[in-house]
Amino acid sequence: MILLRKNKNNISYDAGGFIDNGRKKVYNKNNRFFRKDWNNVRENFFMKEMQTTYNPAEFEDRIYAQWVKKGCFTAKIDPQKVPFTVMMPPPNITGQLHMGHAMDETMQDIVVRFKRMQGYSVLWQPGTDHASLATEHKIVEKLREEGTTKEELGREEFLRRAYEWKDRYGGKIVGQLKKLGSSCDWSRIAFTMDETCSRAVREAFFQLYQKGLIYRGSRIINWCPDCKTALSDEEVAYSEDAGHFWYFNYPVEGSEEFITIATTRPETMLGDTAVAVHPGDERYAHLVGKTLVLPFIGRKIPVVADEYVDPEFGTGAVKITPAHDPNDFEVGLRNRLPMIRILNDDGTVNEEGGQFAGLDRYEARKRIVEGMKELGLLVKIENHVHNVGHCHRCNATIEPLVSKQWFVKMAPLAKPAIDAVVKNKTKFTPDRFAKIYYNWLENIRDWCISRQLWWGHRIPVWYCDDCGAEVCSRENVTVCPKCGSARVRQDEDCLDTWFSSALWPFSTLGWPEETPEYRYFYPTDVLVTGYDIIPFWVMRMMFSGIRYTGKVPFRDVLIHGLVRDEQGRKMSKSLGNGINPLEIIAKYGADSLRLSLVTGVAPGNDTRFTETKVEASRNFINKIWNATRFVLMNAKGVDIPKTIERAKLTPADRWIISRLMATIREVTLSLQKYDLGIAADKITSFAWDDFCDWYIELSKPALYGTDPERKRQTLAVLLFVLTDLMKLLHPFAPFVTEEIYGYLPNTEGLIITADYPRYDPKLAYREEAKAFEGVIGLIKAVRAMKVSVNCPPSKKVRLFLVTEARRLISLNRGCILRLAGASEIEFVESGTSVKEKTVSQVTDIAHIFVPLGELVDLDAERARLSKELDRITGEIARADGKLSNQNFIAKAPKKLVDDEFAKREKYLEMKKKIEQQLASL
RNA sequence: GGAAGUUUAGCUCAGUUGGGAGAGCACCUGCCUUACAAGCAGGGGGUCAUAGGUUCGAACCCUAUAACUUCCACCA
Repeated sequence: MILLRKNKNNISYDAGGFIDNGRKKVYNKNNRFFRKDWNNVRENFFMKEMQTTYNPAEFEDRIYAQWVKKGCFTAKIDPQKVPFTVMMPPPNITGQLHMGHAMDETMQDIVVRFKRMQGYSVLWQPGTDHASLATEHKIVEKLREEGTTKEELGREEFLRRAYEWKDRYGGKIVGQLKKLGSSCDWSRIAFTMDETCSRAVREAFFQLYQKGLIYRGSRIINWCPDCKTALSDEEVAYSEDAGHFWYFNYPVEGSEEFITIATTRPETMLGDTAVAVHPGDERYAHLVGKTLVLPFIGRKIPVVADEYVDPEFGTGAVKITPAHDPNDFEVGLRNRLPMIRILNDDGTVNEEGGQFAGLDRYEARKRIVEGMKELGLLVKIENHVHNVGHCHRCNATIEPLVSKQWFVKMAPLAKPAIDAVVKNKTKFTPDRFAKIYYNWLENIRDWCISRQLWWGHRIPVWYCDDCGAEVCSRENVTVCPKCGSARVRQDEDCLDTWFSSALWPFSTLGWPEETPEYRYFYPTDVLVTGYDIIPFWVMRMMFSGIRYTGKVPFRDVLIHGLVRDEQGRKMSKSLGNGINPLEIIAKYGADSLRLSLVTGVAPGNDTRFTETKVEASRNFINKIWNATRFVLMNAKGVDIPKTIERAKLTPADRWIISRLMATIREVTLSLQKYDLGIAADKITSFAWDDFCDWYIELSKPALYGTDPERKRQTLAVLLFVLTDLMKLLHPFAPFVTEEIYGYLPNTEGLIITADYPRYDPKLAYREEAKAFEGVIGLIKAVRAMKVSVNCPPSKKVRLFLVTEARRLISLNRGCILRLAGASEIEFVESGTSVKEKTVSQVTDIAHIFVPLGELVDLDAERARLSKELDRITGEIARADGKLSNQNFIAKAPKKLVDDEFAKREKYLEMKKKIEQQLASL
């Protein structure tokens, strides 16, 4: 015995195939449904029956393999079709995909599958990113564990290791993407360091260099002493750290006077080259131009006046360290101060630090404070919380320092990128993210692109050791073009990883070559990504795309939020709260995971991941699965018409088809607007509420009845609706819909390449559907009445109806009997009293009387009717309130006013009936 | 200091150009109704953060306030 399932109410055991949902049931060998043969495509899989519960593990991998084998994901240049291109944000090869990736990929796959079914020629370009710093950091860490360093290994061996790493993790990521069901074109998989991308990087660098938009210079940059590389502004994360404010006295030369400065980084005093005060500050006016003697070092530094100083803050006197602070750097330039760098690349004090040389920066800080105290120059120490920059890779505290690096001049690139969004050439969804994008680009500073790393695109600049020439070239340089010397060497540094990612939308298509792919698929249609990488990537693709190709790289940017944990915290390694998508897939299936990641999520908003949500999605899919089983079970041996005959449709048929059409229209519109959550919601409620809970039940009288033609027609409708439902659901739940599609009669090929359902106005049946809602209301009313008097659901009751809708009710007699749990329906004239004790209820189309004999508690019935009367009276009051307002009558749309009058009439009528009934009790 | 977001049922969240407040989960009642207990039927539960304003009409638009979140900048 195997424990199958445990829930609140029961525990089920596998009793050798005799068990079904806790009920003992003999397995019926005749109840088998056979999957049609997919033109011999599905080898090893003939004549398989549907299992009683949805079991994704049984088919997901097989179906994915079939898609790949049939080339369903392969992009084709087809002049007859409109291209639709999506560039997958290439995941870093640093590790595995997390829930955020799963959501990102799911959203892309939904859009891509939708468009593919709509007949576009789709390219979804997959790939991975070498993630220069992130990967190098990981490998360096690993080497440290092995007791070695990258320097010991040497550049060549290090790179070999890095490629090994890439193969390993890149492969893992591809596996994960496949498990998720991503329908990207694997034949085109790219890597940001492959040949094509590398050529694009060189071309881009070369072009900017030629135009003077790339330059090399000594500027203040963010230095990570741990990774030993420069970082861009975007790669620094600030956090409020508890620190101190140290007040130091600097002696004035040739006087007993001191000037008191405050600092949060005492060690930087070793590089001080001035003290600045505000020009208007009277306290210090007499000291401006005087000289101070820097303690420990003995350097003579001036007191300068500079507008930068805020006299209100601290002591109003600021120590100026031009080599280690961006603001001081500016002050230094203005006042022509020397720049003295006091830190080595690893964060230790260099030879400029005198007695502190060689010490780590924090040890130096400690010693300096002690030293100042001994010298009697320490005034006081205050607690101070301030923002400290950290390396977003290793979290080490960033040191701003002057260094010779390569920069991209941003102003000329940013302007067109802003304009493109202003002019709507690229649209953000939701549009509020455009503001964030503007905010970044408008305040952007030059982009530091050089990294002191080995893993990445090496800067395509060579230096001649003989003539000193600097040469930027697309091709490797072995001989100096200026002097012919062979003593040329390439710049040691690598490019920021985002320099190559920025080219992704066109480098993957072969740019700078005008390949057919580039011509056909570029510019791309939509970029799907999280708001957290707008500054890193979206904005850089924008200005790069515009610069190099003259076109915006994508028309739409669909921004989503972060996937958080159950408590709303960011999923992170350090918190250990991350959930591996693969584990969820193993437990619930990829479709369940995908659905749970998009339902109830609004564009751009963060979402919490809960397993309960996945479970709910899984339950929904199981529902669909069983609905299919129901249809197939009844379809067995029946020759189902390939098309539905409109003339033969019953009111219930028309109602469900009408609902289907409405759903098709709404879902299509929602998907076009990238409202994936709304689309999923519409599909779910149509499938569950309309199709399963109502139409399947409504179909049973016909299916179990004696009219074979009626049965055939009903099956045709069931199949028609189910097939379209599967198509609507396919982008969201690709695996199970493909699996089910394989079982459905009258379908061909694969659902992935099937046509997306179209709204057909001939099948809208608005009026008929509305009328049928009356029948549904009637059934619901009878059910509710039975419950309210504790009548067992299984007990069949007789219905006496006073109604003007006799024809409608007669047409649906079988359905009403079955669904309402009734034994007969009898029409009575208004005013005739039923001889037995009855309960009654008024609906839109009928006044219902149900004789329930001794079950009727007169007092309870009176109470119930009174309550109902109150409700109706309230409704009338509401309508009266509106209708007595002349402004409403005059200004509201006519339809609304008419509707309100009609409602009032209806409620007045209902009220009359209830009052009569109350009086008769 | 600047910007963006959030505030709706016990919980997590939807709410599509302003026109009678929704879902999932949880809860209550009753059901083994031959597709499905991963289910079915019925039900309870909300001053839509607060205060103003615009409007015939506001969860939705405007203004202010409060709380929370995030991003950017930053005074050494």
